[in-house]
Amino acid sequence: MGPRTRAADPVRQRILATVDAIPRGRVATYGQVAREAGLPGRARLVGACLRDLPQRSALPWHRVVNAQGRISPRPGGGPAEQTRRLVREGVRPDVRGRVDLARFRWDGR
DNA sequence: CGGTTGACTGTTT
DNA sequence: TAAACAGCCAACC
Repeated sequence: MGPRTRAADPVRQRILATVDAIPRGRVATYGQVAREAGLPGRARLVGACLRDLPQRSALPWHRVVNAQGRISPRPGGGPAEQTRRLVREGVRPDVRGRVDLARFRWDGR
């Protein structure tokens, strides 16, 4: 494990801990998770952390959506699985593929 | 060291 | 409402 990796770990841990705090049936945006983790403006870093997670992770990675309420597109079956998991807990994207943030956004408290 | 990438976002067309 | 744009910055190459 190199020095750079070691330095980045606490940041990663804060991000993942924040994701882990999103309750069932709610969602948070990437930017929201970043701010909540004390890293304002680093939404893309949140995405990178989630990308590195194994899909079978115990973390509720599926509760993170983009600022438009959409499931961020990426290669592979991730988006479909994310939609499945959200629907299963009562968070259903509308016909345009958007989660109603006014209703489902986690208030962070 | 410099250039590119990207699970992003707010502003402007 | 949606697309384009600009700003962002760690991670990679």
